[in-house]
Amino acid sequence: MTEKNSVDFVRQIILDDSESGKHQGRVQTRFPPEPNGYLHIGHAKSICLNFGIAQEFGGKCNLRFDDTNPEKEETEYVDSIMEDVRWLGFEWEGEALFASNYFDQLYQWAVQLIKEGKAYVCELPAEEVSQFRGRWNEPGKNSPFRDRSVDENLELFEKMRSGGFKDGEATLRAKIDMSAKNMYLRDPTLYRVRHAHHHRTGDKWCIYPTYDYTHGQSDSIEKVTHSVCTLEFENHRPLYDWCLDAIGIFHPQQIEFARLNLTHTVMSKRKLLQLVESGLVDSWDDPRMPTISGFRRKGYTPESIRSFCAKIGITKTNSLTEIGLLEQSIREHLNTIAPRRFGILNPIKVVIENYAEGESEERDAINNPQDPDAGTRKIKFGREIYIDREDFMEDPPKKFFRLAPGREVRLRYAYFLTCNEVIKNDAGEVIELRCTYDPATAGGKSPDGRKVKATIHWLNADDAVDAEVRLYEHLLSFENPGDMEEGPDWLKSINPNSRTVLNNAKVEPSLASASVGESFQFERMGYFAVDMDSTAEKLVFNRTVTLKDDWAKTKKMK
RNA sequence: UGACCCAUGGUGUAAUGGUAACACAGCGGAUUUUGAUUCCGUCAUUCUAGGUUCGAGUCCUAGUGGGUCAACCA
Repeated sequence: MTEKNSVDFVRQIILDDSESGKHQGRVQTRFPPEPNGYLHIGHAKSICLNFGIAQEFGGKCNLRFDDTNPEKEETEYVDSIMEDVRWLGFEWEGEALFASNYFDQLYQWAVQLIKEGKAYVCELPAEEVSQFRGRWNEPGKNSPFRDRSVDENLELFEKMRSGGFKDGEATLRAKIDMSAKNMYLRDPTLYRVRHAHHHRTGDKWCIYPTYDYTHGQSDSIEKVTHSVCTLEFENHRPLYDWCLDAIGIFHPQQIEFARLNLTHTVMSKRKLLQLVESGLVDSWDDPRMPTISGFRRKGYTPESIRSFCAKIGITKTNSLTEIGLLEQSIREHLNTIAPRRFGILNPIKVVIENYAEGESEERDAINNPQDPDAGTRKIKFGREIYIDREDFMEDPPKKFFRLAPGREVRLRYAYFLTCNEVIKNDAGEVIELRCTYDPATAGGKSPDGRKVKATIHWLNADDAVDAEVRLYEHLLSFENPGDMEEGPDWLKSINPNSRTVLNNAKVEPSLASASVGESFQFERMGYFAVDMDSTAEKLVFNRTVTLKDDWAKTKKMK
């Protein structure tokens, strides 16, 4: 690996600030999720950035839940988010923080703004607020409540706080400029009335601050130096700055970067929620989901996700990253650490006619060619074995090198095998192959220098263990998620083959004791991880990712 | 229709006014008891037009294309 001496633009800003002595060289960031859903791979990008910066600059990074909307937020999400951040390999300093911790302070600052004539209570209904806001090319109109006296505002704000208004009857608004080019500066809402139970503060409040009024002040309270967020908040920055300056407190710098988009993947939390609620996926951690917990369950490692995040970089350019880059990242990691095993996804029985009935032997197999320390294991070999249906063709095309009638292949670590006869059922399906082996080729070596074009994996029939194997494909049929239909019909874009369950798979006996989450390479088939549905009676594997497969490519071209 | 932001191979990024590079993908080959891994080779890039400069991917202006914004969501 070559040392990369360039840094992304966010780190460049921080580097410049450090060198110029801004904040006395102190660096502090935060990761601010709203607890209204599970974290996804896009959040991983932000987590790696924020926590990564803190590590690199000897600063700290807070985990702060942006929990200002009680109707959507739940403790379940808080718990899953903390678990996912830790699983990714990051730890925040001290307790996890909540914007709701600052509700009292935020309220006091709101009172201060009222006293200074910078905020007022508006009783316009939401619809009219919107109309009064104007359009992009035409200025808005002042609210009729804009010029209330400080005392009246104070009184009404207290009435909001104490439950004197119903939901939607009043808001506290900043008094800025109804003709500002930036819509967020046209007297934005600071507080709204919501008689709702909050997951942390319970029923203490019936007014809740908005994101724009909360985020910057929370950053300020925590003494965050660099508040990194995604591009869609770019237009909010003038308001972020206005609030801090109007109140007159420590002023962090907001910096925006482009969020992650992946091919064949939906990333919006709203859509992911719909997938869960519609039952199109089983849960937030369904291995088809682009959530951190989904990838974890599918067999991704934290290292692979961090390495992916390092590769995609940080910019302000809207981009669409190929999901293949993520898949390659997990292959790279698993290749170095995953023990090799034999697994047969779709078995065909093979009877080796010249192998003595009732006899068996053990063959040595290498556990991981990338890691000599991983050693070897024994695999039982006998007269009846299974091979994968994909490794046999009765009428093979030109470039198919595997087993076919009259053809010889190598059984990996065992013997050369020749197919003599194909047995079919009434439906014409191949159900068994009658073969012979060459005893002189023990270990798969031919003393006469004879070559075979393919080596296939196999499993001894009488002690192979049954398993369920779940194969996954892209969740979304569309490559570009932007191309799919708007509205509820977008659910039709879900790939109907996103999951295939194989009930008849066979694996090595040693796998019976594998524990949930363990990863293996089933040789020639891909990487597989033990699913949490696995029991002593029934092993369940998720395919994490296929191996790169040139044969699959040429097959497709044909 | 206004404001703000963005624009480098197919994709993602680097080049900090001085030889346009890296990764992934693709293609070809070598090695291989995994059609994997590894290795080698190869294809292909500065949106357009002006300007500043000895010199522009980089700075300026305009255009074009894309994104965001008219929630009491974040």
